[in-house]
Amino acid sequence: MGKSSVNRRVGVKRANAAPDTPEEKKDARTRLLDAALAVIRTKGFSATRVDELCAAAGVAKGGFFHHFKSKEALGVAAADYWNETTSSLFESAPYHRSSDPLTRFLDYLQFRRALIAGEIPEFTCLVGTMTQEVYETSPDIRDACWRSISGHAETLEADIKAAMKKYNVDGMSAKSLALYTQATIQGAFILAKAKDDPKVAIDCIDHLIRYVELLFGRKGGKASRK
Amino acid sequence: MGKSSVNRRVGVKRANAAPDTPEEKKDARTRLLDAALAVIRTKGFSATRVDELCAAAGVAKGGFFHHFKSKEALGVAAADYWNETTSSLFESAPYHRSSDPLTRFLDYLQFRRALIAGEIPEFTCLVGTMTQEVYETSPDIRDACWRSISGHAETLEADIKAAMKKYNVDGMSAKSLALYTQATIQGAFILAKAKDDPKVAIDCIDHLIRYVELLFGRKGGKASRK
DNA sequence: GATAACAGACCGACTAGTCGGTAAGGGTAC
DNA sequence: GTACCCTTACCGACTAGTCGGTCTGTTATC
Repeated sequence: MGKSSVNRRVGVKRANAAPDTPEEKKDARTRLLDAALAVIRTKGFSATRVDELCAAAGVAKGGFFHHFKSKEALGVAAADYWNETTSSLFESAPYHRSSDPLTRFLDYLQFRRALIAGEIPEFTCLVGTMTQEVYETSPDIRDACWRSISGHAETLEADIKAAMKKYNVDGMSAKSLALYTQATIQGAFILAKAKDDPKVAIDCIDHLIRYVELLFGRKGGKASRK
Repeated sequence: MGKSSVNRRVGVKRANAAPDTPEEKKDARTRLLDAALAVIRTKGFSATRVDELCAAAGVAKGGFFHHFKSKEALGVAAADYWNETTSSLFESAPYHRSSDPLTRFLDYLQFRRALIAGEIPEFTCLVGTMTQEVYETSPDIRDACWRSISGHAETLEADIKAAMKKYNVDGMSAKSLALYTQATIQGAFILAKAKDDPKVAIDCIDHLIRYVELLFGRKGGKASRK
């Protein structure tokens, strides 16, 4: 099945010469990376086959190894690509609007909560998944994953620091709280995967939100969140 | 290397006839499961090779498939075995001593905190790692992982429920808080792996402890934990 | 005509799983 | 008590198929 009809797009417009063409067809490298995000998030890095990515991207084996010198190099590139993709998503998200830093931070958490929808591979985290598999076997991928996680956490630090100052909260660092939010979100994804139910992840985000509210005294001492 | 000297334990005592013999040499199945815990925690399920487990356990290929009908079946058995192992660890742990349920719960969290020591594969969670890889490809393993996680969370529910009653905390379920602790711990492991530093995981547990303290009003409103 | 961007046949190492065999107990009939 | 047999545990060579990676084209663009 599907052997002769796969690559009948012979006259594909050289996309890189005119990247502004609004055609849906991106270049092979990008298509491979898009495929990598989808497949790796679904079945992990080790179980992802190069041939599978080629098929999904409509690229032949030679094309893959033209752009990536090895599967591991693709892993690094995928983590970086994920970093770019998510960065622009969060940059353009609406949670930066409020003038109050704590509200911005809480709105971020609400935004993360709202992202948990649809199928599990669609909202879970690529770099969290890859980290678990390769942290001992591929330092390059591991470091790329950490860059993505810690880099994202750093985008929260300014607001957290400002909120801590404004509401007189101390006893911890803004960086540590930012990382804690990421840990909790990653853990929430694991539970959702294990239970096969996104709801349990949402419950976790609600606890996280409650923690921040209690920490900054926005809600009364003895929780009462609905 | 190591081909002729592997199985020179010819006169191995029939272990199942007299399981009380204090010999260090367990039966092949147990040795395979022990090997599975170590190897899978280090490099994940997909990247773990059957031959590798056989070598680590000092068992031949045939022995492996005598005890497990497939690699996937081993995955299920490993999750169950992990469940048994950790259950007895936590049952015999000292955090059940206090007469106050909240103290017992907080002592549990301190116990989890104290477990984070040594090399990363030694304190991270098997079922959390496996879940990420196989949640879509192997429902059997995924379910076994969920049994382990949720089963462990359930051991906390009674104390949490009692503490909620005693300290008049509501607005959430004991079950959901128990699961939240597990999510956070799992997420803490991911950060530790990504950063290659257990310290970041300990910081996360400290936040979790602070959350519980705030929730139950054990510490003043505006955190001040050192 | 040089180069980048692929195509796709091919290779060799690897890998899950098979299969026929061996040996050690345990039951039991005598 | 021993001869017989069945079951369970385990061995290890073998296989059929898989997978990352290579190599030799081919085509379009500058």
